[in-house]
Amino acid sequence: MPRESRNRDYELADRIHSAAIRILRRVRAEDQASGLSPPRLSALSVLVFAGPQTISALAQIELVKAPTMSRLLKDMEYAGLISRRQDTKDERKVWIKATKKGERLMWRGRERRVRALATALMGMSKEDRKILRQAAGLIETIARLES
Amino acid sequence: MPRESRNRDYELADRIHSAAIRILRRVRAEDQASGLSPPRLSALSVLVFAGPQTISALAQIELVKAPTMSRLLKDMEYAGLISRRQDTKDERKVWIKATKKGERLMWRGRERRVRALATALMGMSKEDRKILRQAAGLIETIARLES
DNA sequence: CTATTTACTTAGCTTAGCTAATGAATTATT
DNA sequence: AATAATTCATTAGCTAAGCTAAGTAAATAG
Repeated sequence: MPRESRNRDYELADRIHSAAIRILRRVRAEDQASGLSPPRLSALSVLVFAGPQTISALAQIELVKAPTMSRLLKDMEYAGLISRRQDTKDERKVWIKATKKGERLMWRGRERRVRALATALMGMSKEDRKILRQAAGLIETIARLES
Repeated sequence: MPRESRNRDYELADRIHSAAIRILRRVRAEDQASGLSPPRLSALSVLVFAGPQTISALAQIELVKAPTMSRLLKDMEYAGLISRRQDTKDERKVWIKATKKGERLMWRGRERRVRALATALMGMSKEDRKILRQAAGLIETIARLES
């Protein structure tokens, strides 16, 4: 790949990186109210949409280490958002499931969390939204790639 | 706005939110080495590209509160990345400037930090990159909107 | 049957966000 | 001119979320 294009890729990567930082800072303001931080919302969403997961599987999906997920789930269990059940065959494994309360909170938090973004989106043209939709899809792909 | 479109906006906002979470988790892995965390890199970039700033101005640009920026800068000063100078007219104000070392580290960190992303981008089509470039621009706009 | 691997947890550290409160300087009001 | 209000930066103290290293218990391999 020619040097020029490579530089443009670094610049683009940097802009995407900055955009990600800004979005999360923007959304954080909405967080205080709901008691559902971005990592919690994200984990809950996986549990709701993809069904129960073991802890290490969930950690992998969420791109964090097992101890990080373990503690997150401990707090979420205490808050009544998730429940755990040991695997009957392999007693090391623990299956995590969103509770009804967790599911409800996920839906509400989801909306509250992204309201500011959604409001901004409403002022956008159809074309711009299409671009963002496509970009989100591309990023979902990128984020999953191996190091 | 019709109910349907509103729902799609929430869904899009949610996907953008998730994408942002994933990008930062992805990039975090590269951080250990360089000693420049995302907030530090981001602040340094502003100082390099937009020139010296007062602390509160920088906090505003970075979408964090003043004490958060204050501490960040204290650490960065200790690390020799920035220097401070009081305003001669208004002695409450402190102007922050990137040092040579800070500037150098910014460039290196910038590259190291986004290398994983940039590598992923290299595998993408011209069209996909265009979409991401446009999306980054749109997000820069969104993130700056008032609450 | 022992050794290794796997799943999860605990302990302890770091960074980065926040609010509340304080000190010092400036600006506004009377 | 004196006082009140505001602004800029910091300190103190809290929380959340990331990490590594080390430990326990269960399962698997040799």
